[in-house]
Amino acid sequence: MIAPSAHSIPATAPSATAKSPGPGRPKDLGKRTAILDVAKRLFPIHGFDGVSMDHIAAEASVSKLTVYSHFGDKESLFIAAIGARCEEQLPATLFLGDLQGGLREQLAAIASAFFALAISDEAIAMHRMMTMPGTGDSRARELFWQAGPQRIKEEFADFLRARMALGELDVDDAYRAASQFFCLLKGEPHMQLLCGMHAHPPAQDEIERHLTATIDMFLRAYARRDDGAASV
Amino acid sequence: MIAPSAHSIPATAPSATAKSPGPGRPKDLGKRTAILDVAKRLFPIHGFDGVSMDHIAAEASVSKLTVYSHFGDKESLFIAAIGARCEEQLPATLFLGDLQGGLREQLAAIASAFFALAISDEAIAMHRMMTMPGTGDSRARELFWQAGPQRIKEEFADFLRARMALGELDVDDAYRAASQFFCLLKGEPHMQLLCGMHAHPPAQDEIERHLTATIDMFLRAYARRDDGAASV
DNA sequence: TAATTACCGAACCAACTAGTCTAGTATTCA
DNA sequence: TGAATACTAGACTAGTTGGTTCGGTAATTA
Repeated sequence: MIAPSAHSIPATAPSATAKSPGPGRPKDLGKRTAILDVAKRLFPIHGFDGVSMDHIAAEASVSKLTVYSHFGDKESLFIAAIGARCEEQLPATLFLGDLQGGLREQLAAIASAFFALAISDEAIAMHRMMTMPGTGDSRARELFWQAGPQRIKEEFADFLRARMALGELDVDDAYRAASQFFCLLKGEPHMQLLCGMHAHPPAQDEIERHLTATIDMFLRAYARRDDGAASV
Repeated sequence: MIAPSAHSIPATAPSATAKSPGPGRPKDLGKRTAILDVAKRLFPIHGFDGVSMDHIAAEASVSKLTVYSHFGDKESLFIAAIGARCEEQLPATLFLGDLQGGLREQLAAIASAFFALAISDEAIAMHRMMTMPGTGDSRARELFWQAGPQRIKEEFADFLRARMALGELDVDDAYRAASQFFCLLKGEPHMQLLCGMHAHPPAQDEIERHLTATIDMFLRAYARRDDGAASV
């Protein structure tokens, strides 16, 4: 709604002439996307207070008044940037493919994909900004929550239900189990990155151990036990 | 080192005359603690950039120059405030008592105590500040991490090892299991509070369900299975 | 052509920031 | 008493912020 799918518009189109809205010169949509791109890039890194409108204008090679002309005030620009970023970041996480393959292998694939996303610089920056108080109102937060964690959990809960129907899992509340899974998955490494404990992401073998341990615990708790396998 | 255990000093002592350090008028330690108290209260809420030295001085009913006289510059005051706050917040979390009582009951008691601490306003504020980038150097962060999460996990890992020795648990890596336990425990409610999704803490019965579900999962994964009980 | 609107650079505003300095006053030790 | 220090209020520097306003120019439609 807010972000007009900016990426489908050639960024430097001089004047696309939206739809002849009136007599005057039309707004240059290329400039609008340029501004939004800068905002999407800078806000997650430096936070709401860490980015000035002058800086955005300069970075977008645009007059400050143009920024205000397109986006009213700073808060509106912030909301628009967050919304756009959420929308374009999330599609990368549609990791649920078919139900082929063993349960453990598929869990491992999902875990690996999600963890890589969760510890990416972008996600860490986004998380930091979302948990920061005082950045405007709560619209951006709810937007993020709905488009982000909420959506992923529900998709994964659907996956769990499908596996339950196959008799592979023994879960009471699929949504809660999904929540637990992702919570375990982020775990201590995510928290440490969030706190900036070490600038570089953890070593690859530590990541492997973490993912394996997570899936182990999840399956120990929820894998159907009658099968005898459990494959601990 | 930084925080001179401010609480052992009567807060409003007009002039305790530290130890006759010289000819001149001694520093008023009451003012120092007043400043530090304000800093401890405001920094976690508003962050490093969100609190001005003028504001601290005014709130402490003290001249700004006095603030600079006691704490050099803003960053030093920040570090001192964080250090003091960590020290006074942590002792409240020494929840590990004896090994009497059933495993499940003791886990429930620990879970309840930790969760209450984790969702307290202070802890949320502290967490927010720790994950905020650009707040001076990383000394405050490491201070917090060592005195906080690290310490709790190691104490709980010791508890798990004791229970393993009693044959009640089947855990490979006690520290990792401890990390998983607290991670599950914070879970979605903590994350939602962190994001400011709802101003008020979740309802009591939802908390109960969350705690129960967490312990259920933990025990399903790690309780010794041979007992037949498992008490799902 | 004329009206209308979008842009630009730059000045401008009021408010805030960290930190310094100047007075003058109060408190302490020698 | 005299020297030294702590404290006060307030001015000050030098800078940044979000946001507005002012001329002048460019693009578009009627």
